[in-house]
Amino acid sequence: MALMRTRTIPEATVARLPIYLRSLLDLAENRGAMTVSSEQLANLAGVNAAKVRKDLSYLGSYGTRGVGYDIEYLLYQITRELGLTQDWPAAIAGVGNLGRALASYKGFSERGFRITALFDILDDVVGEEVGGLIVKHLDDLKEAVNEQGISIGIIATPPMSAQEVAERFVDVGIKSILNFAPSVVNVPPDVNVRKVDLSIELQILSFYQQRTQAIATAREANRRLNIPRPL
Amino acid sequence: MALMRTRTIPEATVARLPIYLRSLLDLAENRGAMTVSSEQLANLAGVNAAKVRKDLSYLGSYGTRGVGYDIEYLLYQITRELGLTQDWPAAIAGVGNLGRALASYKGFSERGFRITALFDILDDVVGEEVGGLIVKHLDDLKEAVNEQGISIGIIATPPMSAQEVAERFVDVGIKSILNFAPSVVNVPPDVNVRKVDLSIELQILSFYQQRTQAIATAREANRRLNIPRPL
DNA sequence: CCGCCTTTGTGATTAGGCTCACAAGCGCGC
DNA sequence: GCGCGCTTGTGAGCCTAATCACAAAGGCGG
Repeated sequence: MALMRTRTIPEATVARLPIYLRSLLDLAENRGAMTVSSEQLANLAGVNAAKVRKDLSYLGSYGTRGVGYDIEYLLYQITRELGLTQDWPAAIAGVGNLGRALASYKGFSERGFRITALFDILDDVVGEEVGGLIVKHLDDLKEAVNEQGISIGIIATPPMSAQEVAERFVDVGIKSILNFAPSVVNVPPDVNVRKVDLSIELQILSFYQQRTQAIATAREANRRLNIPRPL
Repeated sequence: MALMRTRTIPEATVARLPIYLRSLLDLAENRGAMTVSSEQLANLAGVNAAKVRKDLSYLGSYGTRGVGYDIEYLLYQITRELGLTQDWPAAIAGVGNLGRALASYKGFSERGFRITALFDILDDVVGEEVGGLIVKHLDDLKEAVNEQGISIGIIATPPMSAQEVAERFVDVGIKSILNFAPSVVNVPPDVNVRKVDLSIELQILSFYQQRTQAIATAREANRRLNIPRPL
């Protein structure tokens, strides 16, 4: 460790830091623990201990051998590394079912993300109040972004509109986009898009489920044919 | 290719098949195309062409050199591979903001996933009608699962209840779980859990955004100190 | 203050995916 | 029926991430 000046945290590690953060918060708030071993943290986060240690080592090695990690300090380190010491106002475009749910989703505010503006283009939605905010027309995006310092754009529109919304976000200088629409959006390389596709997850589940069912069916067929199952 | 009897499709490929599926449907329905090259499909799916070809080769090589892939046939193959030729009735546990949005989310039904039952434990929610379904008490899970052949369980509860709901799902024989609660759930190894954590995605965006801002700030600081920027 | 027990930090190894590059194959026009 | 241009299928190499295994380090009891 010592001079871990290679300030490149692997992507896979970055994706796990929020899970550690959540586990640590749980430990600190609900169980009043002071320290945690990589083994414990691994159990809570659903990964293995070696991975936890390696991941944390990228932050610079804050553990004590024979004891574990100081929870408070670790919380501080991860929070800082993830950039959660400052807040990132976010805007949602598309106030349909999903947009509304996201606007009222408590998980965001609990984790320091404030939704500060909602946008749509339909006349019967613009002006409506949702989750304490008045829905604005997408044409007023730039103004709101400048006023509120919005840095994250959330796309919750139908797939057809996703690309256009993404371009509008990019135009007003937003560099981080979370896309819930089931479509691919193209953006310049300096813009970061993450996507959450609800039905893709179900399709992946379907694949694995179908696979295990197919195996069961094959076994059954073998059994009926009186072919002894290989080991 | 030929004897691609190794019926092991890499996980990464499985995760992309739904994206190809979506792109192909778009091509077939909206543009009436008959064939597609790996290059085109790659553009639509936001990946590179070699990856498309390698992925499709795991299905057994259905392309024609010099021409491309027959869209109809490819659709059939992917649909079958993903197990989407049969339908997978799904149940949602937890009818809060998120559960309601998911229950009315059209993306599911459009892709062949029917939500056939909603469950909660709160008296003021049980009995309510949401998205055309009457919310049942979680105690009636087994009955509904047996009657409707439910094979996928969706957790949309607060994090505290997620583990308990997961166990109930497992008890009634559900092998595929989609977890929207921000918490890790432990299940037996033959049960497949996928998780969607909305705020983790934002936290990951925050990491990369903070990183680029930090770089910008450092540049700015250097500029002010009149230190010439390297390169 | 010494030795034992626990737990970290990390080099080495293995596995999995991605990308490249190109030969092989196919259709089409002449 | 032949050659040319296009596109696939895939081996090879590379890179990232996961896992393993163990020496190093700290704390604590006696």
